[in-house]
Amino acid sequence: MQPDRQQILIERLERAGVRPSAQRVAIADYVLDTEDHPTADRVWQVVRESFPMVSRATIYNTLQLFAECGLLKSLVLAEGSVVYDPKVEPHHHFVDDATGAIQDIPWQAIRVGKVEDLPGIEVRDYMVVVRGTRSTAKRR
Amino acid sequence: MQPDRQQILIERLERAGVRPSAQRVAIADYVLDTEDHPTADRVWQVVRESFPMVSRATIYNTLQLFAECGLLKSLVLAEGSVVYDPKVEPHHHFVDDATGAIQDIPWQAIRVGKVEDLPGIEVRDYMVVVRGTRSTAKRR
DNA sequence: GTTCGTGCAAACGGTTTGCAACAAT
DNA sequence: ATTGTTGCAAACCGTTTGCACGAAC
Repeated sequence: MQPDRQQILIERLERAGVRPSAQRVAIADYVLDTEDHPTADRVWQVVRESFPMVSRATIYNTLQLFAECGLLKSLVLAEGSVVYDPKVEPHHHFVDDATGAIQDIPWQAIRVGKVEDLPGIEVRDYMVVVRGTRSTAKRR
Repeated sequence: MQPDRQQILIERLERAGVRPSAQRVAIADYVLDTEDHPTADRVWQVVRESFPMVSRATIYNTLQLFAECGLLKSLVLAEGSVVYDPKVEPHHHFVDDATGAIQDIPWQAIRVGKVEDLPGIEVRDYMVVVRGTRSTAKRR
């Protein structure tokens, strides 16, 4: 990791109120800048390449911490595991039935109406979850 | 359970291609006619009241079977457990942040546009997932 | 008598927790 | 000194699986 990138990550963590330990910076280096929607275990695998000493517990603690601080959102889109998404602005998700891969869908790509009007509900957040397969035909 | 209700359930299972064992009928009695969105364990608790002998394995097997036959849909809306929904037509869901309770939102209550137009995606299914709290104010 | 369904208990996999060592302030 | 962070291992919990018994055709 270049020193300037490291510095940027450290500042980002500090701005979020997180003390920038070496482990946290290493985790941030991967997870705050990916479109993979990784599971905790995937984060562990990747971070271990550059930081072989991290324990699973630290990964779990850190991801939870990042989520609480708004650096990440945790998503439950499939059975058996939570995935993390560094894109914290509202957006939708596509889940590939065949592979389980998760892909962001831009907020503007789907018009959703009337959600705020639901009676008896104080809406905090909403998203469209689309399931299907990548079409072999008109792949761009 | 009244005999006529039992007969209706048996026919419903047979129509779906499921052999109507006593256990399956007891499970169907609860899970095909609830708005609870129960977990497997909740189903076990409820079914045991009328059928104390059922094993957890049978519950899991049966719920999976029902889902495969289209009698149920399985949903993953929160971490750590799958819930089952006998309403198999398209609809949306609201998840209460405070209690975890899940509530159906009618399909027509939210207009969703353009989902079928997503490039490179063969859409099988989609839903809006709304998260928030039940508003104390205008509860009807 | 072969297939299907059930119950039990053990296994499994993702996640959490308790605790002791250590680092930062 | 106090507080926060890490690593390890064990615990936890929802779910799955292997297997033997029993029921249904």
